[in-house]
Amino acid sequence: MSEQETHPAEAATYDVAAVQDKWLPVWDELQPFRADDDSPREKRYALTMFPYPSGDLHMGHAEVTALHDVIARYWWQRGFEVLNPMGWDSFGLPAENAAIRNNEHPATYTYANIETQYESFRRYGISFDWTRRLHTSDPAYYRWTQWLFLKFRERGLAYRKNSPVNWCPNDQTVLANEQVVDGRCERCGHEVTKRELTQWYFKITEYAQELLDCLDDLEPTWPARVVSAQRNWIGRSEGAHVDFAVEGRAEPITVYTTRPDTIFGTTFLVVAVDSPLAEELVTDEQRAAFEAYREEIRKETEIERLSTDRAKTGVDLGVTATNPVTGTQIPVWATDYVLADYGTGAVMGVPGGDQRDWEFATTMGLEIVRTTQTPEGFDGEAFHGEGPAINSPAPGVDAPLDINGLSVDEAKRATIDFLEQQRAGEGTVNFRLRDWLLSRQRYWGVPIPIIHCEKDGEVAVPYDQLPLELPELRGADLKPKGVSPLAAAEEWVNVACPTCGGPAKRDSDTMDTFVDSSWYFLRFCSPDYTDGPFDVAKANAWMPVDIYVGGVEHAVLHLLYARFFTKVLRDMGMLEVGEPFSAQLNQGFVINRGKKMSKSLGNGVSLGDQLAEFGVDAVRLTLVFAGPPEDDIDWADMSPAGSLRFLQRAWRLSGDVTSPAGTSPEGGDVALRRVTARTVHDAAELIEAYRFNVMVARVMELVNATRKAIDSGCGPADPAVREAAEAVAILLSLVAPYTAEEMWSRLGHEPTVARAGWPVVDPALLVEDSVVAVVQIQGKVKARLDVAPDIGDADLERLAMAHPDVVRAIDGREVRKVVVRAPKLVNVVV
RNA sequence: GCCCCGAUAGCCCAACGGCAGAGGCGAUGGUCUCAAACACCAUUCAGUGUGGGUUCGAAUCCCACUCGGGGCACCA
Repeated sequence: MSEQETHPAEAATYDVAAVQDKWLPVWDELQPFRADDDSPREKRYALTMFPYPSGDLHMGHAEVTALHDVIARYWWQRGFEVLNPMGWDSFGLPAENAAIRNNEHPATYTYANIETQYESFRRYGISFDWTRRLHTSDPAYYRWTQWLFLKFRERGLAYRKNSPVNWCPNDQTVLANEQVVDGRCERCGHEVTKRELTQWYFKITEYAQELLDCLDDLEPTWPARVVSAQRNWIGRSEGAHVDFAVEGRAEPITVYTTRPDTIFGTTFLVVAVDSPLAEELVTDEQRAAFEAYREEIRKETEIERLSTDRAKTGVDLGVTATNPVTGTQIPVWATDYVLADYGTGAVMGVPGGDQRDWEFATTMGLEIVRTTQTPEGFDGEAFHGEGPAINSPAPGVDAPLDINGLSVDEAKRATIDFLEQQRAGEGTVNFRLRDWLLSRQRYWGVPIPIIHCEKDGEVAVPYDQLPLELPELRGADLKPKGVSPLAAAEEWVNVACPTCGGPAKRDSDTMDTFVDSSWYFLRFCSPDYTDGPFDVAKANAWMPVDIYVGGVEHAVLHLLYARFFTKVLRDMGMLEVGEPFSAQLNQGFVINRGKKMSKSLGNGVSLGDQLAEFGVDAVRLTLVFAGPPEDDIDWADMSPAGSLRFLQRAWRLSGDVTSPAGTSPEGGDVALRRVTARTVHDAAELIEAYRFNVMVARVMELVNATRKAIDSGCGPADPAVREAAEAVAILLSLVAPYTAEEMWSRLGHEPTVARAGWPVVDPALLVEDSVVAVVQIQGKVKARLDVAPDIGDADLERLAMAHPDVVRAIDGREVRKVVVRAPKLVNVVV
């Protein structure tokens, strides 16, 4: 009964709430996860995507941080100095909309939610270094966002241009291409329209090639779907610019094509109807028809325009152009199936090689010439596959270039060579990626630090006047009116020009919030630094982020922008690395009953309720154990009650150990010691492969083995039992910190188990003294042998062939082959 | 249409090309209880989406297909 005397107050059931209340203040005191910049230990940077402060934390936050924390805590246990910071992406529309609704300032909503989320994170026990907390809406932070904007502008990487842009009529602001999904606003789902506006852009296209090339290096450590999404988004294509001369016009029409080899089949040119080129080319006779057509197209929404099965439409512009290879005159049309802002906004119409051109030619009654030999039995329309060139030129036609019979690749090269020789074109590379539109016509964001002066034009706000703070606006002042609320803040917007002192106006737009999150991981390295956005030495010491955990919804947006910022900062000499995130892990979604949680489906699961019912550890364990991190978790299939049951079983071990703390495991039960050693060893490998669910399963096994040893094996006093229980506590500290701490304490140790260090295993215990070899006949198992792990092939074969069950199975048949894989297997082929 | 990922027991998931089962959930039986819940103990169930191929041997490698998830898409 000595156990009961030792722990008189402890009943047989584990009191989750009491354990949580007991350890949280202790950890607050100890601050075990404060990252020391000057630590001699090897550094690791673990980052999880910082949240937007909308309400309290939900299941998604719980999942991503639980997964992330396994890695961060593992690194601490392995002896690294770990930077694991957290902050808030706290500018953005929801706060602004809430402020309009409640007639208050967006900061009220924002900072109230941040406090709520902070408190929840704290209780949730994630190993964040709270001393580095930051908010992108703090002037101390956005001062440097503005500083970076000005530096980018100095390098020609931030500029203003007038261009048709995506406009969300609901949010009353422009959107970046990345924020338009299937013609709808990514945020609110409203149909997006086009508007002609002068807006600020970041010149991300200047880095398109490098952003693409570096993906090769990231491929092994980044999720495949993110790499592929970025490749698709950047959309590199190789082709040629080809010039088509137009009579009476100095400049030719330059088209972009990926199939210069089909030039002999070019029977017309098509120009984007909404391009300045179309406007300029149209003849007076055709102008009325052209303008009517253009008006019709303008009324259409993006959704209608993007529909792929719509009929081809267009208007003849009335001009002809000269095919630079054949010299033939071909008509020039305007259409909406050519995009104004891709390539040159003009395309050579090759109906024989392109299905869209085929449809257009058929509709408009234009000529069709095939220039690639179609395969036997081909009954399609346009053909864009492999085949020898034909009609290039057509039989009997004399042309300065002849590519007949060449393969597509050869023909492309020959055509480009010819065009370059004739100065009528050149080989070129094109990208789908466009410059990043960063202006937003809303209030709750970083003010663009530019002053517009009639005399001096765009003038930067002087660096010593940063931060340029937002004026105090609230409630109805923030109502979207199509221009930024800042434009109406007279006292704020009217200002003296820094150059001439005359009357001028501030730029009244704010920055896309993705600008804020494009460099926050750098700020975390020195969050209180006041001489620049970050301390260069510290950033270089911590960067790159060793693991970045977050949602795959940011595959192209945030991750592409952050990569761009990192490359620019490297080129500015402020960073050594060119890629911010060396490895990445995307968690799946937490769903319920097969569907995404939503109010309308009524299938939401409240994180708060789950925590109240099962406790922090059981919820975290459930999320980590559910399956591979990147898979979706259907909460309906999960059993937090089962997780809690397991935690109790683990906890009970710590009360059963009777040997004193500090007992050497030497001489303890070898069988149990082997299980412990194997579990600790495998757990490390599993964590490094992000296979946390399997790691948890292995800890469960260890708990089961220890239980058996106590109840019906070596007994509670055996040193191996203590060794096993301590290993369980340390391994569990990555997933269930409260339970682990309580176990550690009951095992006679001081807090905190989180910094106890990874259990040391004796390598000798990892080597089994005997293994089971399987003997197969025709691949079917017929016998098992206990053999030494270092047995040779010859010895194993001899043992196997002598086994009575094997002799019986062979049954006197001729042995044709014996495959031996010592020490595991013998396969006899008869 | 193009590209990427996946499919193993009633369910969630394991399995260096070598015994299909580590772990959990559920179910069933038992112990405990006046009874139940909890807890504990035990038992149960698939031949790996389909069809081929490679191999002594395939859940695993290759090909085709089906289904599911995701990305890109009138990008010339």
